[in-house]
Amino acid sequence: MMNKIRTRFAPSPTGYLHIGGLRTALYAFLLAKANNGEVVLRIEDTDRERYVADGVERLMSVVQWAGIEFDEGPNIGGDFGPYTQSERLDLYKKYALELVKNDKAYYCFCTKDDLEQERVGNEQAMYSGKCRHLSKEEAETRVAKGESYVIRLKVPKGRQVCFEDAVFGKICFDTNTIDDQVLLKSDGFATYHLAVVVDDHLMEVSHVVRGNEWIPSTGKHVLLYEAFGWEMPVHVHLPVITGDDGKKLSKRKGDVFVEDFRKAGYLHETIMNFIALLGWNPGGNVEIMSLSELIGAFSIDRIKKANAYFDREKMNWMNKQYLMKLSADEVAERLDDIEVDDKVKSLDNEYLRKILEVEKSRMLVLADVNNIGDHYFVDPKLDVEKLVFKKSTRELCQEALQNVIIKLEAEGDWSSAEHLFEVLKEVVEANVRLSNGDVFWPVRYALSGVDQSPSPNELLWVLGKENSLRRLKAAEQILL
RNA sequence: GCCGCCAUCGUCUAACGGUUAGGACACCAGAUUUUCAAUCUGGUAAUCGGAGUUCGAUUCUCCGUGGCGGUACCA
Repeated sequence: MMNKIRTRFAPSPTGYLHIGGLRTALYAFLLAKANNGEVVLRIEDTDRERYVADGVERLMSVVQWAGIEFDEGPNIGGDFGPYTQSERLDLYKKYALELVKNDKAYYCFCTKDDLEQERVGNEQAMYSGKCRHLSKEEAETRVAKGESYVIRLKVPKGRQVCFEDAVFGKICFDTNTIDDQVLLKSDGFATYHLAVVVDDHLMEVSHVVRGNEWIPSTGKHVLLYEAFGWEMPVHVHLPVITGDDGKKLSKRKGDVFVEDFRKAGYLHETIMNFIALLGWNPGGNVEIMSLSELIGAFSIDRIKKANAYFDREKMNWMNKQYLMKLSADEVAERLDDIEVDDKVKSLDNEYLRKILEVEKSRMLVLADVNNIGDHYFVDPKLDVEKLVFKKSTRELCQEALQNVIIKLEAEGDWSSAEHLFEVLKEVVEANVRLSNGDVFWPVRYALSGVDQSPSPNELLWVLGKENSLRRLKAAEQILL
């Protein structure tokens, strides 16, 4: 049998988590969990210039909100730590020196300025390899003297490096097109290339799941695995999620960071379900899938190769599906994820719960709670023209309202919108002159004062007997 | 420039040599109906172009085109 599957999510804490990053995390998680494996969280903070102080905390909280659980990582623990690369510097240095010793890598004393000079007139020029030919004695003397250096990989010339990608198949590169990669920077930090190879090996990662922008770098990584004499993990490169211009998701439109979606009121179920289906599908026609259903269905061979546009319209639809499935209480709880207006916050809990009950099927995102009509807060201003149903008359309208008021004053059961529907229906049936429209329309308008709103029986239920009757009587008044 | 990857409705995608090229979002029309939402029914809409291989190509090969990515002491 196969060894245990171990995947990892290895983000750089350089800011908020990108929606593409979350999908990478999701696939790594799904691949592991679909196979009884483990997922490791590893923080790749080797770029000190882009380091963001609370990046790690923010990242972990949003990933946790989304529902991904890691088996190992910083703050979680595990047998393969530390899980933060800045705490593994000695390790990288040790392995880099091992490569130097075995003639697989070399010290380079070229400064950034030197390299810039080399590139003058040819932006894409590769490193000249000047220091590659320095004698070991000279290099070591200069290191001993304290000269600043980096360690570069001695890329073998004139051959092919290949690997078998689990999604893209066999991919090869000519080593002549690969630069002598810097492995250890002059500040003592490893570059991504060294750190990722060392860590994935030491942490016994079986499957490297990452975006396909890493494919060109994988040739370098193959060379490193060879130089160390290590077995290479399976590589699973993922198609990229792009914006509607075909390029990266646009920050301007606010559709980049997971936090933004959360604040806009997209449910975590929606986000996970939606991004899972961007580049992968379960094969059938089922689209609404919970996290555990995704785990049950996930397989690498159904990951597709082409990049996917991020279609907000479809995500809106999906969010609505999930929103409608939630109870009013559940929707109320989810309101913690967004910024709720003071006006709404001031509402009584029971009252808000009722509003959510009737409004949730009309909401696209949680933030729509801030757009509920004024009629939930104050009695509406009514327009006589609108009060009368368009297929009705003023006289019938008046008659309908009178009948409704009499009926409702006597009604004791206001416990459900369904029952109140029956009550209104009885008013219609008790009077041959009245149609549904003659009754339902003016009641709804009298209660809401707007062209579009939930049904009259729903509004009655939400507003309650006292408020409803006051509004109905006010409507009756303006007809006189 | 060089290297690599990709290519089915507007979008997400199914079809792993033989289908009237299927589903979903969006859109349009109808039904329901007291408005909106929801729901139901129907409709418009796609294999980038050109060669080959094959009895037969969305599917395999090559060329072209287009898109994307890489080419850093960033990840």
